[in-house]
Amino acid sequence: MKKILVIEDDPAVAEALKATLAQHYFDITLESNGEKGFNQAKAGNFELIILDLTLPDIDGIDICRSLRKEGINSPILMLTGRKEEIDKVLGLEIGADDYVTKPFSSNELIARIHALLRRTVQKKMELEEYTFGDIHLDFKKHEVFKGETAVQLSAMEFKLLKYFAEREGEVISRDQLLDEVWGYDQYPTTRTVDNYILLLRKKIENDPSCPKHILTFHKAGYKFVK
Amino acid sequence: MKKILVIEDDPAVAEALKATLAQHYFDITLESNGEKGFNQAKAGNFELIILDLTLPDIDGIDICRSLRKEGINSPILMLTGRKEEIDKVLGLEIGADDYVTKPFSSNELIARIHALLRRTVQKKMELEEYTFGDIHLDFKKHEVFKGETAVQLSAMEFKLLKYFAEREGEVISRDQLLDEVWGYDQYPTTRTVDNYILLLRKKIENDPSCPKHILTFHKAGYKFVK
DNA sequence: GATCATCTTCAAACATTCTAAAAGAAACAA
DNA sequence: TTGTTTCTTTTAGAATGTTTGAAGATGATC
Repeated sequence: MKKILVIEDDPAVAEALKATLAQHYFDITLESNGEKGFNQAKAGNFELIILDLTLPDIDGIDICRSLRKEGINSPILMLTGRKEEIDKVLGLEIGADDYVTKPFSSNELIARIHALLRRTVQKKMELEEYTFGDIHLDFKKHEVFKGETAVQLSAMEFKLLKYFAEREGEVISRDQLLDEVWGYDQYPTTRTVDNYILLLRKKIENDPSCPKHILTFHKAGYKFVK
Repeated sequence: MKKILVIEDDPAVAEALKATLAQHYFDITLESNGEKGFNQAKAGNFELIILDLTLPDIDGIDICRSLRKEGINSPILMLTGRKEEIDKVLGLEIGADDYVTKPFSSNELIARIHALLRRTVQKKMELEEYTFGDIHLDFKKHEVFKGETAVQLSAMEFKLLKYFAEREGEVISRDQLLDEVWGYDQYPTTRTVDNYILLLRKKIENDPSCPKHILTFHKAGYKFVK
């Protein structure tokens, strides 16, 4: 269970956050003021910190900055009250990783939390290159080679292939692909996924009708193997 | 078939919703007032609740809050009449997961429903690997090995074996298997379970006619042992 | 030995996935 | 703006794979 620290002074919002997060199986610690929150963040080993921008004692921005100075690099999600405040959070070098503007739906919040957790997990092993069979991927240059010849992939195709490459051997469901490759605010159908698989196979497999790398698992999803 | 509860007083909207949802193979229950709706939501085990903000008797917001207090954590999609109302719905304090503003296209509605369902499915933590006898299961990779050789299991076989593995030593009745592995609203003949037991035994037992792992308990069910 | 429960087999019914083609969006240039 | 191109999504029929339920055989229990 992932540990999340919530620093929020408004009791109503705090309770709602707690309920929503608990519902999604997170382990939540709640602090109602900046000082306590800051100390908790330093002491406890949290995988994510949710930080209100406006707190009674210390400014959320200052807490954020200080935490980074202390070497705490857990992802920080900022809660901002007004849209005008976003600029402060973004533009400046505060060290926050993402923000949500109140009011927000819990769907959005949860999606962003998952996205942040995902991002920071794979930060360590962010690939630059990847080779399998006679295919070579260069993630930085956005280039794909099959043997000596360059293969043109659209942005989506590339993203999808990268996602697979990072999860070699795992069976990945269409729903998971829609959520994580397309994103929580995009709503294509699962058939769309099939079609991209088709495109990738045509471009990458020697015999697209008998794929060796992108395998179908009936009723489960797809698996990428080297 | 996913069970959805719709709480909506306007008959025209309600019927339209029912038609749209039915078209997309959802199992719909309709309630036209807040009280009935609330009770249904508590009693029935719905995978999603669509809730109109403005109802004749109780406010949709109150219903939403009360449901969360009761520990009902099915995702809730709010229907709001005016854009100004959105702020009330969001802010999270209420516990709604997403909202749609009337009038809405059926495409958008369906898309949001799917997104909500998608996200709330993959919540529970699950076993990743399991070994017994000369069998090794990898749930992430959907792989089964008997000694050195890979065994092919269909999605259903896999699900069933996983269910057994998670309940090692327990005698599990056919009814329980039908309920939990096959799902609440599917009622295949009890022979179906037998069939799957048979398939699994063939694939994982050394001598399928004299099983060592999946044992029959006459008139009671089956027990899985390591 | 009679009765009921489970095992086994198999083909029809059903569901999912594949594929190609067309419609819809978005990006770009004239 | 308008037209052109490229990318993305939807649609629908064909192909493929899985699940189901019937029916007879086998085994367990009283």
